[in-house]
Amino acid sequence: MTRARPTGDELAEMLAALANPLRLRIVAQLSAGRNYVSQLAREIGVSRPLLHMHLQRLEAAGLIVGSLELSDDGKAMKYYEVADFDVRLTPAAIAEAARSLTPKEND
Amino acid sequence: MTRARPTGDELAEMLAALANPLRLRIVAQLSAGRNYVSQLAREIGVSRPLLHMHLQRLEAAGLIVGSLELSDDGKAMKYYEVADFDVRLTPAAIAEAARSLTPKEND
DNA sequence: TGCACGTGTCAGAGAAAACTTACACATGAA
DNA sequence: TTCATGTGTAAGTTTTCTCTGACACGTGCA
Repeated sequence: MTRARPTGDELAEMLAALANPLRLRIVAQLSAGRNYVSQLAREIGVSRPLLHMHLQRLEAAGLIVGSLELSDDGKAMKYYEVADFDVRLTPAAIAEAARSLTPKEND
Repeated sequence: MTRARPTGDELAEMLAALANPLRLRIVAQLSAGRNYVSQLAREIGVSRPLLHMHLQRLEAAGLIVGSLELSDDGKAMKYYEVADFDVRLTPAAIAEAARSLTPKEND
């Protein structure tokens, strides 16, 4: 990441991914260091399936990155870490990004 | 506006307000110049009640500002313009903002 | 009086998001 | 074998968001 001018659709997806208190907390927690799903769920105080859903949303937006690793005792651990994104939100930046929005989103 | 460090809740509201293609378009359109509701609805191609709803969401987040004015021919016109916000979205900024999030949002 | 233009709001449908509960599988250790 | 740990996912509920289609009010002008 570390992209100055995301596409309109990309920006919309990033904003949608961050527009949730729990997901903000997740990004905050991960920016303190990488972590695996179950442990992260315990630290934040959320059920694992719920966390799993939010992690997917954040990863789809490119805000975090996950990797499956094998621990010493043979367990498959899914580690997540933050991507180093940097987006500036100003009226001008939004006007610029809006030009590359998929028209109408439906038809 | 033009605030470097919004509260966690403020940031969440701003992000939620911008996390919608139509609202991005509205901000983009308004950053080209102030406008009144009916005209804006025509330019963007949206029904007036729908636009009204989105404008309220944007104004509640502090991203746009509305003012009721009387036109020359006596009509009450509601003009909107963009606030000059400037928010930087990075993992560190989110970690910082997340500390001031209302805990749990519910109980 | 009636039309055209502006404002606002309410009720309900439809769709999407958030969340819970329950299930599946795998491994190492007791 | 059973338990504790890790993974994922599917079904169903509740809540929130989005959008439409009325309806209300106001003014100036033909």
